[in-house]
This record gives sequence, structure tokens and C-alpha cells, in this order.
Amino acid sequence: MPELPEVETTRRGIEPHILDKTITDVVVRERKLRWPIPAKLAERLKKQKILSVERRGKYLLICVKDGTLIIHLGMSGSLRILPANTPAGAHDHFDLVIGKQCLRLRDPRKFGAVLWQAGPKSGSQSGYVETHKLLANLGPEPLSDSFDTDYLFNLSRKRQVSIKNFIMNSHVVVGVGNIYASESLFRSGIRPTSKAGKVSKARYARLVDSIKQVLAEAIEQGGTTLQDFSNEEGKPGYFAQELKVYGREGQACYICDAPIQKTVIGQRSSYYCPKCQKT
DNA sequence: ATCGCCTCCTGCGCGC
DNA sequence: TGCGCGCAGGAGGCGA
Repeated sequence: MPELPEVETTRRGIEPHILDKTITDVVVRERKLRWPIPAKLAERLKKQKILSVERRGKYLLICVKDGTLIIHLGMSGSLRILPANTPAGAHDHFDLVIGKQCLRLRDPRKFGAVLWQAGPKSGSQSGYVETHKLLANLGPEPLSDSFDTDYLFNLSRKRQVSIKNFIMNSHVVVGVGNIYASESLFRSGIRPTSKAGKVSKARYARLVDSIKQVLAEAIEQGGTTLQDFSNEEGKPGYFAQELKVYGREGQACYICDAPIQKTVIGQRSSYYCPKCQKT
């Protein structure tokens, strides 16, 4: 389910419920996710106070004194705040119990992950957790100043991959998933199949702007559903975003009326307007 | 280094 | 209604 805006919406939704609270119990119902949930996780976390709730790319980072709980939602994961005695459903794999409440991970496809990185939290950023193998080589945050035209353009030279695959590569920039890749390429008028190394600097400037805009808008709209976050049915506002091309095959382009086309790039569906995105 | 393909798993919608 | 099929928002790992 989640792309970066959904993960950020989740982070903002859970933070006020768990920040500065003490973990009273850890429940693991299904250890076998993308990687096994570490056996000693419960003893690492019990009685620990939650010092911060952060995000790096699509990873959620829950920091305690001696380390960080790393959660990835995969394609179908969601987190909710519930009364601790709420009966668990079929795909409720993991709970962080905090007194009378719990933070519950549901993930039907089990592509998500719950991991642990030992080491003290250092500074206001994620600090030590960045040494984790999965986090060590990630690209910049798309909404940060370090993600700019020069960075993306320079990195793209001589790259043969399609520009869509390029911006979806988390070593290039984190958090641009399949939907927002199509959307940002549409907004910047770039055909998703173009080779990354052949796209001009002027177009990269528009692309960087589009990525920032699309993600920022989605986060803003996700915020509108935050009040429902702790309800049983509450979920981040994924569909609140107005998608201009994604899933619109055959329908008229909002700009020029040409039918939106679908193609497959790297085994993922990609949507574009053949007139607005010529190269 | 870079690239493309494969994989994990379940649910859902569609066509017959 | 029921069934089989294809597809789904991620992304690390592998072999070439």
C-alpha cells in the first residue's frame, strides 16, 4: 500500500500516541515477514521509553535508548493504534503494547519488515540507525534541499535505465514509488521510457520540482484523515490524491484530451500521456 | 558499477 | 455464485 506520503502520514498519526510512552509488552504472532522478526526483540524493547518516531524513506524508525525498531510496511502493511485488548485479526502480526493501547502491524502480503538496530540514538536525526545495512546506502530525502537538479542530473549521466526506474531506485532518491513516479513524470512532461542519461538538465529541474510537489501535496492531503487514525477503520488518505495518469489507461488526458497509455517498465505498470510526454 | 529479472505473500476484481 | 486468472502501491538479491 504505502508510498512515502502514506508512511509519513502513518508516522504523524502514531507519533502523538506513543512518543515518550513506555513499551510494556511486545507481541509477535507471525515472525516470518520479509525477514524474520528478531527473536530477542521483546527483551530489547520492554520497559523502554520511546524517544522519537522518525522516518527515513519508507522506513519507520522508533527509537529507544539502546537502539531502534525499524518497520517497513511493504506493499500491504498498515499500523494502527488500538485498545490493547482488541482481538487480533488474521494478518495482525505484531503489537507494540503501550499500557492500555497498542501499536498493531497488519500486513496481509507479509512483504513488510520489523527489524532491530542496536546502538544509541545520537542527535536529532536518526543517528546510529543509519548504519543499518538497509539504511546505509539510501539516496536523499526527496523533500530535502540536498535533492536538487544538480544532484539528480549529475547522477543520471551515462545511466542507461529508463528515467522511471531511475527515480524509483532508492539509492538515487528514496520514497518515489510506482504511482508517484508516473505522476511526477507526467507533470514534468517526460516520457517514462526515456533513458535517464539522455534527459536534459532543464527537464530534470522540472522533474525535481514535480516530485517535491506531488509528494508534498499527498502528505498534506493524508493529514486530513489523521483524526481517524486510531479508529478500527481509519487508514491514511491514499486515494485523497488526485491522480492525473495512474490507473487512467484509455481515459482522456486532463491537459490535451489524448488517451492515456499504459506500458510496462521493469515489470511495473506505467502510465503516461503520449502527447504531453513525447520524449 | 549497472541492469534486468526474480522473488516473497495474500486479496481482489474481472471474465467466463 | 463460483472459479481461475492476472494483477497489485516494495525492493533486496542475484546473475550477467
